[in-house]
Amino acid sequence: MDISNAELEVLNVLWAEAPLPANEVAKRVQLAQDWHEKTVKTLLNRLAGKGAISFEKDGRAYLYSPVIEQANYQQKVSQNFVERLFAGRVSPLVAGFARQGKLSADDVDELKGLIKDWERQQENSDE
Amino acid sequence: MDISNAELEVLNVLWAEAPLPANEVAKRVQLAQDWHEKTVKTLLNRLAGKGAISFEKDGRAYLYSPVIEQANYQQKVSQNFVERLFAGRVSPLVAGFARQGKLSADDVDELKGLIKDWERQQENSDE
DNA sequence: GGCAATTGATTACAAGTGTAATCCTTTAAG
DNA sequence: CTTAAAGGATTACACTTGTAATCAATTGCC
Repeated sequence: MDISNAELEVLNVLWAEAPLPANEVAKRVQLAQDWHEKTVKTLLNRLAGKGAISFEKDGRAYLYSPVIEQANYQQKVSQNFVERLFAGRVSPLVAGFARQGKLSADDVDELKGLIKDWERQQENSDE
Repeated sequence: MDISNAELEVLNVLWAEAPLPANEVAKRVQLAQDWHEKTVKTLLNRLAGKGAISFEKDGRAYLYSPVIEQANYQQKVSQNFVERLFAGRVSPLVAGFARQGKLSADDVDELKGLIKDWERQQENSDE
């Protein structure tokens, strides 16, 4: 059930756009990674074997699509990650980003919004 | 240079307390993982081989200590993680935690503090 | 219609990982 | 002393991963 780093690179492409034939996936992957087309096909195969993506015939070729949802997957994996590295608390992770100047204005806006929502929710469960 | 999941479990123990002899490390690891002592020793060995921890003789046994710093390691790995899963932006990760109700009051406080600092810093670079 | 190019399927192969077991040496107990 | 326990070193072994190459079937081109 685990998706490896290399596989994730391929899955990211399909989350951005699907369905796609193998050669198109390869092209998009190759914008970021210097991988042989054969390598990309192997990864597509492994992802299919893991049930992470599916394919339908389109003439001779296949069209690939993600099966698992991006938000779901991100959710599960990042919770696991934060568990293992930060004992489950997300704010120290964010603190690291802040310290390194890796917070954009957009990030900060979004965080403010999240906090506002969170506080509203607290109030409500109070009453 | 990569530290595997199992190895990290061991390293986490040493980050919490060091130096420790192998059997103490094993005991602490075993609070969370049902691993044989031999397994823990293998992992200590591999970590030492990778230069992530060091040991000094204490009589017949060794005392293990971390070499790499926790904050540093967390930093590097989480940046990489966020890069791969969230295209480098940390706020969507936090949003996931919020949606799942995984934000504690402490987390929110800390986030507020981080934002305040960030904004102060923006002002300053403005003037 | 035969040959090259394309595409999926199968095979490859070393390094890393999880999970120990075995071996060898030292030491503590009886 | 002898023997067992304890500890580190070495070995094990199947599975995953990165990174393709080869094989086999199909098809478009000359």
